[in-house]
Amino acid sequence: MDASIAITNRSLHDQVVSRVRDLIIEGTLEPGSRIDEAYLIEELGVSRTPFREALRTLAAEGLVIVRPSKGSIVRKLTPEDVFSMLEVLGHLEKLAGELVCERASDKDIQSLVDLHERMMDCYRLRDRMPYYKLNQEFHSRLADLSGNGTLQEVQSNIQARLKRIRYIGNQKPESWAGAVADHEGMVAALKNRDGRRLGEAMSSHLSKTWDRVKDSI
Amino acid sequence: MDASIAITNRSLHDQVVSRVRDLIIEGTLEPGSRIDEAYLIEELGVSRTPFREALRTLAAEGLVIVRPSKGSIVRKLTPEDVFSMLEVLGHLEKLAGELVCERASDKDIQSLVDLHERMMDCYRLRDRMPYYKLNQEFHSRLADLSGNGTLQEVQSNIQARLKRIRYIGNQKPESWAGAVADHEGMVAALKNRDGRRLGEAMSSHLSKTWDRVKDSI
DNA sequence: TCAATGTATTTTGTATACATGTTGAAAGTA
DNA sequence: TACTTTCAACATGTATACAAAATACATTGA
Repeated sequence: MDASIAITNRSLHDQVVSRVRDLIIEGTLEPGSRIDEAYLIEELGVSRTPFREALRTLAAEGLVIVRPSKGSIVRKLTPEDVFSMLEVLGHLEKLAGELVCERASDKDIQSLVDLHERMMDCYRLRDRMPYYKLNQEFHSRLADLSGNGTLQEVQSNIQARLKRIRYIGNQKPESWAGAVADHEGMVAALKNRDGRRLGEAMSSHLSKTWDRVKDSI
Repeated sequence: MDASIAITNRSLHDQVVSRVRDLIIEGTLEPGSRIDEAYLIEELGVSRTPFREALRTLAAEGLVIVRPSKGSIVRKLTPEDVFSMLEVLGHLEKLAGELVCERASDKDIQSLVDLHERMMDCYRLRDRMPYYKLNQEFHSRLADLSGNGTLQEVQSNIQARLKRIRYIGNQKPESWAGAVADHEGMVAALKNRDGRRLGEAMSSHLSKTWDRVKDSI
């Protein structure tokens, strides 16, 4: 009984980081464009110090590029960048799938299945945004439940970088249907704790994601 | 013909980042200890602004933990941290090995073999430090030659975090001999471009590294 | 003596001022 | 006209000043 009353005194740094990260992901700050420091600090109502520290954090996360004396820009992903991220993500989530089947509790696995059911509800209603969010959460939780902190951290970083592109790239109905089919396979393997099969399903899901996404970069 | 005479006008930020990173890796700044801002900026001869920005970068890299209003500390790795890093690294380098066998040029593969030969020279002379450095370079270059930029980036980050521990943990002669044997196997597979075998060799090398290292955490 | 509370000191967070570098437009030259 | 060169406006990098929070310390009362 502590978190409920706790006062959230997040530092300006943290607030700026997550705010700017969102601006990048939702596309308000366009890939490749310069980040207008003066404008944004005015807009956010903070001074340059926490803002610039936030930029350093975002640069280390790979969302922003700081060019010394020439200002910062929103990192623009090349097709090669995206392919390499999906390739790595595929292998990491494959590993995550195997580990979850070995290590996770029945309750945890059930929570993944529940998430999946909710995704399917959204799919039936063609409710894109909540589906998308649940999907992100599914993949994140799978990484969390692997019990491997580093895996979780790297997965979450790469997923954040890809967020925008994956959202854009899943607009065609047949792409969506394909992704849903992949997930059905994943959950079936998960229910049987079939690590090998889940791993393969994750891996192939990610490589199909490349096909679904590559034209919209 | 530019790099040779080019004046290294690296920003203070970059210089501070790499300087402090080295201090952490070589152990001058001890894991778990507080980072004395006032002392270090005095020592480095910079002001707080670039120093604090550098801390944010290092925090995002996972070497430092910034506790709001309570100062920063050098991240201390738990055995779980190290295990999870080696587990991920094992899978990533397995992938790197497979990709190198598919994608790298003969010349690039030869450069890896050459590195290996130089390592063996150092081993015969029991010259620990240069061996260690060549070893790091071998693994880094393998990741580079995979042609996957994300893989390379993540590998280098995890390798940096583990540097200190791996250096300490390889002091027993039998550990060293074991690592050398692993490398012999890796290079043999590499010469034949046997991706599967190289992948397995990388993977098992990393899991043996855990055995060699776990007692010194 | 010990705990509790208030106060001083130190450390950290944020804002602002100053220094340096970059960019681009105007003026000059071929 | 095309091409430099110069210079001013502006953006970025760094230092310092001020504010707020945390910690250490001392004082008081049981």
